[in-house]
Formats: sequence, C-alpha cells, structure tokens
Amino acid sequence: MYRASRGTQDILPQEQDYWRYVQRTAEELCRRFGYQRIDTPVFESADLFVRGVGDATDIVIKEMYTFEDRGGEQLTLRPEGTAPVCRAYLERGMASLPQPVRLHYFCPIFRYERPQAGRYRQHHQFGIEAIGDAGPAIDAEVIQLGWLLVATLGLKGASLKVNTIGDPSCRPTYLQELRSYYQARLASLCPDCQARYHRNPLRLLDCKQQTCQPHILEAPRSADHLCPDCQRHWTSLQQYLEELDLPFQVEPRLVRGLDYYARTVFEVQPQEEGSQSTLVGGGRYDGLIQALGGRPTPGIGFGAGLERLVLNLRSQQVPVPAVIPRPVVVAHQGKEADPRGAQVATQLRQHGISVLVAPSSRSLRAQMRYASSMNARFVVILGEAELARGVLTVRDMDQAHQQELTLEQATSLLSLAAGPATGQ
RNA sequence: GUGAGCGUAGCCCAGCGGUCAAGGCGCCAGGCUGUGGCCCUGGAGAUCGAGGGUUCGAAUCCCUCCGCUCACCCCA
Repeated sequence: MYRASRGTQDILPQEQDYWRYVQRTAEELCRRFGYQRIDTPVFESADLFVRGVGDATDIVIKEMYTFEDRGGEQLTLRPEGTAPVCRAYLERGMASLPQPVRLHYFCPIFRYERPQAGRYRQHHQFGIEAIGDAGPAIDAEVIQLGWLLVATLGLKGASLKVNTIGDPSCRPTYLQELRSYYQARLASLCPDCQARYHRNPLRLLDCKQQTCQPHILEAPRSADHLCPDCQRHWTSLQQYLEELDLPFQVEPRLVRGLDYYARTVFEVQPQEEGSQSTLVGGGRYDGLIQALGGRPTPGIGFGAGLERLVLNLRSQQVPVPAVIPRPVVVAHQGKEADPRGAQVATQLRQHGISVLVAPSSRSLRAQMRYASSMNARFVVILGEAELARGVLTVRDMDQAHQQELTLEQATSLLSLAAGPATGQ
C-alpha cells in the first residue's frame, strides 16, 4: 500500500475548519494592513536560495530538495518564502512602485529534515514582506501584524520576543567579542557548542543544554555592541513597539538561522514549552535584495507555520467556525422517483442550497439513517405517493415534523432555512 | 546525521508460546414490506509492518530491515 511520503501529510475534511479559520484570519489582517497577496512558483533556480539564504546555512547545506530537470537546470522546491518574493520584486519591477511594497503569501515549504511534532518536510507558511523601507516604524508594523495574527486567532499565553543582531558594519566586531569570551570557556561547552564556536558563534546563545546556560547569561550581547545607526534603529523600534502596546520582551539570546537577517529579529512563541517554539519568526533583511543582484533595498518580513498554528489551536481547543453546512438530503423510492430525485436536487442547488442525494437502492429507513449521519436538517422525501400527487414531503429532522409541499414551496422554505445566506 | 520509544481490521485497542486473533467506535443490512437520531440482531473488514531464525507449535521469544512517533541538530 502506498503511504504519504515521510514528513508529508493529508489535510482531511474534518481538519479543514482550522485551516480555513487560520487563512481567513490572516487574510483579513492583511486586508486591514494593506498587504497584497502574491503567489510564486513552488520551485525556483537552486542558486536563488544558495545566494539568498546563504551557502553556510543548514537549509542550503542539508535541507533542500534540489533536482535537475530534463533541460539540465538545477531547481529547488521552495525551502523558505522570502527569497522568491524578493526575486519577484526585482524581476517584476516592483522597485518602481510606491515604496514600501507590502505583500503576503500562503505557500507550501519543503525542507529535508527529520520530522517531529510541529515539523514536517512539507509544511505551509503564511508570510508577509514589506520591501523598500528602512525605518523602524515598518519593523514595528510587521511585528504588530505577526503578533495580532496569533492574538486574533485566540491563542492564549503566547509571547513576543524581539532582538537586534546588528548589521555588517558592527556585527563582525561583536562576533569577535563573543568568540573571545567563549574561547576561555571552550572546554566546558557541550559538543554542539564547540562546533558552533567555529561554525556559527551566534548560535552559542540559544543552546538548550543546561551546562551551557551559565555561559550564555554572562555572554556579551549584540544589543550592547551596535554601531550608531543600528543603535538608533533599535532604540526607536522599542519606542514604537511600546506605543503600539505590544507585550514584547527583549530576548538577547534570540538569533535566527538565515544569513540574510540584519538588525531586527523577532519571534512569537506559543504557551506550550515544546521544542518547536516558533509560531511566527522573522526579521529585517536589508542585504538580501542586493545579494540577489538588485540595488540596495531594505526589507523586513516574517513567516508563520500554519501547521503549528493549527496544532496550538487544537491543543487549546479554540473554537473555530464550521464550514461544512448542514445539507438537505433527497430521499427517493421507486423506479420513477429515482431520476426525479436528481432533478429536485438540481433545482434546490440552483437556489444555493447544499443538497445530497441519498444512495439509491436503499430502503427509505436506510436513507433516513443516512440523512441523520450527514447531519441533515431537512429531508425531501420523494416516493410513489408524492410522485402521484405532484408534491414533495419535506421533513424537519430537528423538529421531527413533516409536511407536503410543491417544489416551489419547498424551494422557498429550504432557501430560507438552508440557503447560502444562513450558512448553517 | 544522532538517540529513544512503538508497530494487531478505517480508528482506539485486548491477547504476550498452544484450538477458527477478542472487544469498542465507524461502515453495511435487518428489526412486518414509506421514515432518522436510542436500542437489539446480523454482516463485511486483519497475509497480527516485512523477511529470516528458535520451537512439535509464534501475533506472542531472537535477529535484520522497513515504517511511525518523540527528542537532538536546526527551523515555521
């Protein structure tokens, strides 16, 4: 038997309510903030991600789904959302639009990782990008939208972590500082951290090992080693966040894994202290567009994991609107009534009513059971007696009451009770 | 890539060396032949993840592989 590939999953009908809820909530926020939708291809030139995300990142080193197509091109299934949007910004001349350009997207993301709770090889992200504005006010706007997403969904206990990691003019100095601090302590670090020291010193700061925690507490902080420009940006951003009443916490240990981040980084973390503790993650990427061959252009954005949002909605039992309507079921009996049932269904559907025709060649009893299990509010019964008299029996399943009506009468009754306007 | 746990019908699961692998949910049918939700009865559905081994005999013990889950790395 075939199975879904490791790390992929089917989103079944009974789970769609959550997904729909998250998407609608996110779309509505984007509408209010003026972030327009963009869709980019699921695959792109592999080089876009190598250059954009950084050839030293885990994503590029070991997580990309890259393949050669029949024309010999190296293509990669999108492992993150920002680089493709920036590519589109450059390719489609969005630099000549009024700046900043505000965009949002929903898309599948592919990374070759070992799956675990809240982590998949194919997952889905909602994300936004604000490209072409270097000021801290837009940082605050993006962070606010990320926070409002989680808050509006109704998730409790989430926290907003913000940090700055400097820019190319001050980060090298800071990294040197960090390295020399850790150099003396190398021997007492966990094996992972010893590797990080060489490979990616910033990562030393968010090690989860108990033994490394004391070192982290006293480590030099990037926020204390900013150049004047970064310092101004950082101070100003915090003022904006306060004025927007965002409950943010400065988290000196917060770093992000993609090379393109500069200055502002932030995350929204869920109440559950699990390992997958990022619901929303993002930051500023002022060097990215230039790295992709464009004029120097600032940008900031975030990605939100839809699976993780849904997971948390479920575990917190947040009520979400049901999208499956209560249908009308057409029950029918007899050779002549069978085809007539489909005609009645067609007529009702033309009036926007959700209609299921009961499986034929079942007893009326079985068809009524079927209607019950489909959660039908009304059943239209069409048998020989109805056919002979040119009427329909319409049964209200909740009231356990039925009446004979003409097709016209039934249509108007059911339109009122089960039509698209009521939704239920 | 590393470590741990687990694999019995669509789902939840009992059985833990010995007759045709039990139960619940769900599904289908019937309960006087035109009427649901409860209840009752019946039915379909499992090569007990796969392969090999031990044994007179294995779902039950051993080995290998595969898969799933969780954690690390890292990330949404």
